[in-house]
Amino acid sequence: MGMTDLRNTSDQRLVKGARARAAIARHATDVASVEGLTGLSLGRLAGDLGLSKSGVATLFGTKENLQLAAVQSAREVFIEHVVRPALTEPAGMPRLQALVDNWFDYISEPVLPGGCFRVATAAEFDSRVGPVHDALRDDRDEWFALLEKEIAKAQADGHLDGHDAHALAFELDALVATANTGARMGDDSAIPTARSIVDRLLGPST
Amino acid sequence: MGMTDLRNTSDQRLVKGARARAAIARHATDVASVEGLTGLSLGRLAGDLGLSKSGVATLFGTKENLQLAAVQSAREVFIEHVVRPALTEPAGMPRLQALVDNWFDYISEPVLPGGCFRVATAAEFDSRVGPVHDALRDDRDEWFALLEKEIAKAQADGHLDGHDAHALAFELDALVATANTGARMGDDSAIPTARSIVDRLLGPST
DNA sequence: CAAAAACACGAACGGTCGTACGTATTGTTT
DNA sequence: AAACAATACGTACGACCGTTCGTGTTTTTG
Repeated sequence: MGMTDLRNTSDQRLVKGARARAAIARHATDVASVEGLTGLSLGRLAGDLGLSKSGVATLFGTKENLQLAAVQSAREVFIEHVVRPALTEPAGMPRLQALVDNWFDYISEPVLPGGCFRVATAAEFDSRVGPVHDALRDDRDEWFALLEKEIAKAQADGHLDGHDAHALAFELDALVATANTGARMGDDSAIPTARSIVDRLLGPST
Repeated sequence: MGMTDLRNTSDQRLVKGARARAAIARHATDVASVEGLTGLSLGRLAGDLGLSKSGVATLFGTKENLQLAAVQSAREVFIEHVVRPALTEPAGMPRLQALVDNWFDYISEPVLPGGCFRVATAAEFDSRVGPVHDALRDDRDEWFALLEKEIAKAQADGHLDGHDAHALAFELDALVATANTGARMGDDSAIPTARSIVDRLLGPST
């Protein structure tokens, strides 16, 4: 008896708080997609979720930690809606096409009320220094690496002749990001325009 | 005698205040390019310029008016550095090329400490409603209209075959805007990459 | 079951915010 | 010179901010 040989009990010891943290961070992504990461406030989040301000403060310690948690939560939302569904497609051209399709869906019928979290927050923090800037930069790098990897695979299969993988990834990101902002600014042609350019880029190559 | 037939004396009666307003608004664009239009504060601006908070408040009345003044000031800065120097070139392809060149210079060695004001603030206010959103949308529309006009003229002169003017304007804006954010996020390849794509788009057509 | 850690809260702190008011001071017009 | 509007300031207000402290409560650990 007493065979309490569980090693990583630390994971279970935190489940309660971790769940609360995740719920708060998830709502923080919603708010930050509209108001920005700087627009986040502990009192606002606590009020929205029926918690006390000090309770939220205890869970995250500092506002910067809350912002970092929101960035991670937004990363998970993006993976869940854009990346993961595309992993059922074979690597290379089909998966790249699925990534782009899912991404357009993601900004057309926004999961977050403010549209694409990455687009909103990158512009907000691109001129600042500190952990939040760094986390957003890492997130951007990760996304570009994934795009480039699929492009390279597609090229190894004979697609996308004459394209530089890095440049094509940059161009795809630019078009979708600007479509996101344009659409939210009231330009109904932004998403269709970007869509058609992307189709031309990925479509009848050579 | 008494031939005081000046009509618009109201313009001169306000010159003093107008000059102060312009100076404050100009500094507000610097601050907002980094901290965002929401990050502006009357006290911060007053402190930077050696004025009193209430003095600044009297000049603009409300923070929203200050934000609107910053948007207009940023528009003038952009025109001064990107548009006006390009007007010496003949309309059409040469002027379009000059606009793009000046624009790349504008983000490469930023006039405003936070880079391109339009990129930063569009993402910040794209999901909000109100006069500031509308002013930024109008500014975007004006810029797109200018780009499309020059593209159409270039096409009338036989350049840029097979391109849709609206789509090409969108693509140019997307590439430069994303280059601006990417460069500020620490990606040294962002501007050269965008530059080469733009050169390919505008260069050896057909 | 007892000990310990994590959690959640109310209250309060100093600070900054936007705004409003009253009042000199400046600049311009009549 | 007198009248007046615009400008600039000090002060104050209420609201919200992030953070900290002390204290119960809950959950997990030993």
